[in-house]
Amino acid sequence: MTLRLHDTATREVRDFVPLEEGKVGIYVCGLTVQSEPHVGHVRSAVNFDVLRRWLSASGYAVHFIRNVTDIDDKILTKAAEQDRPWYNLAYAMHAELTKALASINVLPPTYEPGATGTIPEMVELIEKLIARGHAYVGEDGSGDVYFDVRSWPTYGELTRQGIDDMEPAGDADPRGKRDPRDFALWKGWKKETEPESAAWPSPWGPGRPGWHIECSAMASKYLGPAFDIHGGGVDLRFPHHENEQAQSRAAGMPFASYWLHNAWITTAGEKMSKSLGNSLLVPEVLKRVRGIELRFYIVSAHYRSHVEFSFEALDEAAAGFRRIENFLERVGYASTRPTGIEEMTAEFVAAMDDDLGTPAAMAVVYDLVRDGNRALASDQDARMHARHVEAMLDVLGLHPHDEAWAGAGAGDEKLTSAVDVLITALLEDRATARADRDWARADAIRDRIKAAGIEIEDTPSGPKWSIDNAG
RNA sequence: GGUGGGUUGGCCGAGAGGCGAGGCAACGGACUGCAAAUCCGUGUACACGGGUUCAAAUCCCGUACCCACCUCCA
Repeated sequence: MTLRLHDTATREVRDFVPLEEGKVGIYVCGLTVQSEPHVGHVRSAVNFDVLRRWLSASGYAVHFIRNVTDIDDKILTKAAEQDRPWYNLAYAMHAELTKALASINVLPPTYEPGATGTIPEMVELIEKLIARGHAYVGEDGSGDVYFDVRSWPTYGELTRQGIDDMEPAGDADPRGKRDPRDFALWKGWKKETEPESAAWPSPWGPGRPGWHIECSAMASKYLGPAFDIHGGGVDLRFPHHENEQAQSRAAGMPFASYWLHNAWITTAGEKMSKSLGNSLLVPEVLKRVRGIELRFYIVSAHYRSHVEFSFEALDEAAAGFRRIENFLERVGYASTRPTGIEEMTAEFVAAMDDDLGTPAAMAVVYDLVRDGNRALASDQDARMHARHVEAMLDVLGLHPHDEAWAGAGAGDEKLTSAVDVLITALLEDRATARADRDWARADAIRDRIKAAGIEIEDTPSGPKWSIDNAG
């Protein structure tokens, strides 16, 4: 069984064949660091993190590049509104992003280049495009450089659109463009409105890069002129990815072999209002559920399916995930964490190989949990079930004992051991009451503990307590 | 106008010609002092109208509604 992936360029699921055996190069468009990341932003990161982990588990050496756009119109506008330097805003938001991704166990990429660190490569690429007759300097003296879409016969091929069918941008600044669909490779510095710190020297005068050129430059710098997979959100297909491909190929690079796009996550059928928008910021959501539960919610849906975000669905997912955790708690975790495809069931591997079928893969996990629980109920050994479950959760970035979750939420060890002492004392009182068959007193103790947000579970080996996450 | 996607049980969410993915919730049962956890059981779901087929949620034609992108966007 080989991995099959849905390629946007061909609109079909096809066998994944790497350019070089045993190795995979992936480039994912990260975020423009202009505001705090919300749930929608991190979905993309989680989806591609799963891809990356699955490729690693399948035996590939993965080179994973995810960029950040740290200079653009929006950053300049927002920074000006907040009366702070643009680079300070970008830097601070980049830190927020890193924190948010770490809180849901997204592995750091091999490298995370920023646009501002790749400007010489972009200038070089633009010069090549001008030399080849695919780009021109704006004739209005603005210092802008544009890509000439009419000069590239296959422009529009990624999204199957003809140039003449495209709606000309109504609000685009036409400064010196030959065709309204031409896009900026380089934006000349606007002295009156833009800070000098946002301009870099170039053969066309001071300025800053256009949005699309950065990814072409960064991808080829770190992955080479041809690489395996390019990913991003659906909204990036056009214009961003179309433009990236056009300019890269026009400069003589084959560029990406496969294009993967994750679907949107929206909020309860409404436009994101300010209050709802704020409540969807990652730290806000993590006040309600744990990071591992948020990640589970994202992973449970297929990456190409549109998800309608709701707190109800999030709570349901969290409740479902706790069932899996409970099973592992009951069996007891393996002393060393089981990893590797050989520890997973064939059904799980087949589901993942089929365009990362995480919903089907989760169904396999649930089936194993039920079988394991059943074995436990009849005093049979369920450790093998648990091994499979652990390995499968691990590759999805959902292993409860992953270091990534340590220190998050209720994980403070000193606090936990302090609570343990107190609860244990109360449980001893309850045990005494139960031995005396004083049910009223026993239940009163349990109710008091429950009121503090702690769930008591009587097991053959005595009562166990856990934080009631559903509360 | 162009391009792409969607509509599945109370809810979430897979599947893509033939045996009801899975989860959450609900109800009944087992276990329990009572619970919790767990297990067992309970559902005649595929927007609408036609068609193809021995067989359609799945393919074809049409209709309705929804969403995304068309130079700010994960």
